[in-house]
This record gives sequence, C-alpha cells and structure tokens, in this order.
Amino acid sequence: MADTKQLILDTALRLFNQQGTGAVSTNHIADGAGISPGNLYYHYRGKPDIIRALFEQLFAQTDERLNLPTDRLPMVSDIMMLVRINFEIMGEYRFIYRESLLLLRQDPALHQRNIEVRARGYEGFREIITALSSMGILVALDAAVVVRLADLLWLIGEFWLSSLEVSGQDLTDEAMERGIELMMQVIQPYLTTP
Amino acid sequence: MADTKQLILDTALRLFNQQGTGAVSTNHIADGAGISPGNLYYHYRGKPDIIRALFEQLFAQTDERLNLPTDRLPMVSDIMMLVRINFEIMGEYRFIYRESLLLLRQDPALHQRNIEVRARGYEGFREIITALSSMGILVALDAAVVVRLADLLWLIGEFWLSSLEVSGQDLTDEAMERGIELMMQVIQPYLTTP
DNA sequence: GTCTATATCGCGATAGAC
DNA sequence: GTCTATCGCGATATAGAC
Repeated sequence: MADTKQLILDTALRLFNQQGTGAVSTNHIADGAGISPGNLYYHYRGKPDIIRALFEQLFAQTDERLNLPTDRLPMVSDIMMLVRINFEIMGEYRFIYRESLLLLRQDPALHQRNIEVRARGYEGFREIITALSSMGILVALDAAVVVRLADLLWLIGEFWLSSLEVSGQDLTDEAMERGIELMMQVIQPYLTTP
Repeated sequence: MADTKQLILDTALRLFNQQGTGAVSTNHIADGAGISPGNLYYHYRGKPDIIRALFEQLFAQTDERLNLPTDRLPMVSDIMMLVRINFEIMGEYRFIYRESLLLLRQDPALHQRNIEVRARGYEGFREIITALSSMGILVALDAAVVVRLADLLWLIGEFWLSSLEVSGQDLTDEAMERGIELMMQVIQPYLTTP
C-alpha cells in the first residue's frame, strides 16, 4: 500500500463512526484495512494512539476548511456558512462528537490538547461577534452580552447535531438548516437591519 | 442484603459515573457491591440490562422531581428552578449524558424508549413557553418563534453541562448559573417586564 | 438467593521470519 | 514494512453446590 499509516486512519474513522470506538478493536481495524494486526502495531502503539491521530486530523481539517473571506469584512451570512462547513466536518468525524466526553476523560493529555485548540477557535469566534457589533451590523452591546451571544452560538454549533441524534432525527440538510435558524433566532433581536 | 437488585444499580451508577461504562465490567460491579459475579447474573442478564435499568431509574426520578407548582400559574423563575433541578439530576446520572449517543446507538430498543420519554418532556416544556406567551409574561409571539425559543432553551438545558466538561470547566454551582444566564439571554428580548 | 468454579471467547501486544 | 504465530489477560456467561 502507498500509505499504510493513512489507510489505517481512514479505516478506523469509518469503523468508529459506524460502531463506536468501544466496539471496534485493533484487530477489526487491521481486518478492515486488509493488513495484519502486527502491521497495525508497527505503525501505531494501539487504539488510543489512533484516536489521538484522528483528533489531530480533525484539528487540521478544521484549520484548513474553516476560514472567513480575507478580501472584505465578514457578514452574518459568512458566519452561517462557517457553521454549515463545521456541521459537515462534524459529520465526517461523528464518533468524536458522539464520544468526546468519554474519549477525553480516558486520555488527559488529549483532553488538554483539545481544550487548547478549542479555546483558540472560540476566541476567534468571539472576536468575530465583537467585530459585528463594532461594525454596526449588530447594535452596540455590552461586552457581557456579546460574550453570552458568542457562547450561545458556539453551544448551538457544537451540540445541534447531537441534539438531533438523541431525539432520533436524521442528519439531513434540512435539519442542519434548523440549527442555523436557531442561531439566527439568537441574534435576530440585535440585528440593525432585520 | 435487603435489596440486592437495587444495590447493584447503585454500585453500577457510581462506577459508571467515575470510570465510564466501557471501563467497568460486570465483575467490577459485583466486586464493588460485595457480591459474587454469579449473583449479579442472577439479577440481571448483563451490563446492557443494568444500563437499561439505570435509564428507567433516571426517567422515574425526572418524573418525580421535575414538577411545576400546581397552586398558581408558572413564572419565569419557576422554569429556571426546573432547570436547576434538572442539572442536579443530570449530575447524578452523569454517565448517561456523557455517553448517551453511544449507549443509545448500541441499544435500539432503549433509543426508541428514550425518544418517547424525551418527546413527552419536550412537549410539556413547549406548552409552558406557549403559556408564558399567552399569559403576557412574554410578548405575543408567532407560534414559530415560540417553538424556536423552546428549542433553544431545551438545547441549553440538555448540553450546557457537556459544554462545560468539554471545555475543561468544573461543574460548580457558579458554572451552572452561567447556563441559566444563557437561557435568560435567549428570552430577555421578549420579556414584557425586563 | 448466593456462592465457587469454570468454560469460552476475543482483545492487546509482541517475537521472529521474511 | 509486513506477515504469522502466539502468549497472557480479563470479560461474559453458565453450571451446580449450598
């Protein structure tokens, strides 16, 4: 194989998304990738190592695909587009969002790393909301209110798909748009041009 | 023991909350309860059976402890009190909220049951919000807006604690109050007496 | 109801040939 | 890099004595 290391990751991601990390053993992954268990252990120390690698792949994808236009100032519609792309990425790495609380508890170092990456993302996001307010797209707001709005939008972005799954709804485009509508509902009272 | 069946549940709940369902075997539970593995299997078919029983216990607790005053009309502060109690219950059954998406995927019958119970709870909640609007505590609103507000409050109630954990914050009373503040932020623009 | 003993299974992990 | 073979371990589950 050209790149066994990546093949293992791709296979693991597919199986984890389908069956959850608990139900998928290193043997299953090797089997699904068409390689021997020994070979898998040559490339990775074990399942936790593979999970860490998938987290890193998710971080990299997020950095790569989640960007605002640089040639002009951001608008509300730009943010909603970011959220759509984020929903897409979350779908590709579904197992991470399904099991995050569990996976992070089992791996303190990964938890720490995740907190840092997440904090950077959140900071950037909050700055965008602040910018919208100072640009006059949102009415002038207390700093405290801006933070609460950012927190709300962030929470929706992070857990809307989970909410759909728990309530037994499919992750259709329409369902994702309802998440976007909830976000719009949050900021609608503060828009200068409704 | 007076009631071995309940003792097993109590022990399992404690261990699941501490270590997660994956890390806790039936042997561990039996050990923690001070009984033999064989005895555990006399009372339950296995770990999935115990998990189902804990879900049912959670449903019962929720029914029992989550009630509005019947001697007068509900106010906004009543709802916030409901949310506080709900956070408390969620703390007691923490493993369910940490692993819900995973546990429900592994047990379709339980998933179905959870969807039904949850739907009933959500319906009741939505009616309360509708009532607040028709009582004039919230300004008169489109039905669609009422639904979105209910969805938002429900989402916050369900995932605020998870959000805290993912971002590495402790589940203190102060942190929970910040969740309540987010809810207030959502309805604040629609309050008739701010 | 509760125990002890045990059967079966599959996972994680490594050694050593190629 | 990749494979085959294999060991040790612990988990689930049951049988049978008390």
